[in-house]
Amino acid sequence: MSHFGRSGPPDIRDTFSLLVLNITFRTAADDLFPLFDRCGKVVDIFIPRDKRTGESRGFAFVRYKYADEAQMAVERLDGRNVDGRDIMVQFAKYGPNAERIHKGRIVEVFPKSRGRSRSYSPRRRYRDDYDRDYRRRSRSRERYYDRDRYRGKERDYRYRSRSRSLSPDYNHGRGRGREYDNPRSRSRSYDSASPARRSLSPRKSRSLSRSPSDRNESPRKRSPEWSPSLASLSPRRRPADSRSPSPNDSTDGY
DNA sequence: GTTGAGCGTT
Repeated sequence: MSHFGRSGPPDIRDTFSLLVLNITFRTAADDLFPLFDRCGKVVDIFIPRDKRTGESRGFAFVRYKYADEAQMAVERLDGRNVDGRDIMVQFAKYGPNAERIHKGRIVEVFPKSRGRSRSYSPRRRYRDDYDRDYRRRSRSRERYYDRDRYRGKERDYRYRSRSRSLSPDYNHGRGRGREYDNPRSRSRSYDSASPARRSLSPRKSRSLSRSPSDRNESPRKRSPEWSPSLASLSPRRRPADSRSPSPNDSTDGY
C-alpha cells in the first residue's frame, strides 16, 4: 500500500525514514513523491491508513537513501504548504535509522562520500522541539480504537474521545479515574446507568415509527466499495469469540 | 462530505 508497486518494505538497507506530519487526508504518496524527490533519492513512501475507514491517518513516512538528503528534506520541506496545509517533516523514531537518531535529533549522519552537509542549521530544530513539546499531550489513541472495536461500536469512539478531551476535569472530579479505565466498570455503566446516551439516542420514539433494522441500513451509501470491506474487516463478533483465552475471562463467564 | 495529535506496512 502506498508504495511504488511493491508490498511491504522494498529494500531497507540503509534508508532513512522521515515522518511527515500534518498532511491532508487526501494526500497520497504520489503527491509527496515529486516534492520529496527533489531533495534526494526517495526509496519509498508509506502512508499508514486506518484499518476501519481505510483513509490515511494524516502522516506519511518518506524513506531516503542518504541521510544528508533526508536532512535537507527536513530543512526544506518542513513547514512547506502541501495541498493547502503546512506539513511537518522530521526524522522518524522507528525504522532502520532509529539507531542513529537520538531523541529525534541526528547523532552522526553525514557520509563523507556525499559531502553535502552544509545545509544543516540547528537553530531550526529548536523551534521544532518547542513546537513538538507544546502539542505533546497524549501518546496513543489507537488503543482506544482497539478496545472500542471489540465493543462493536465504531461510531462512539470519536464521541467518547472528544468528551474526554473536552472535559478532563470530569475524570479528576470523579475521585478515581481508574474506574473508567476498567472495561468492566464501563460495561456496567452502559448497561445500567447511562443518561447521556439515552438523551443522545432517543431510539424509543423512533422505534415507534421506524423499525430498528432500518437504522442499520443507510438511506444513501457513502462508498459502495467500502461496504464489503468494512463488513469483512469488522464483523460483529460474539463476546465468546472475541475474548481471548486469558484468566480475566472469568468476568465474562460470570 | 466530515476530524487534526501523532510514529509505520507484508
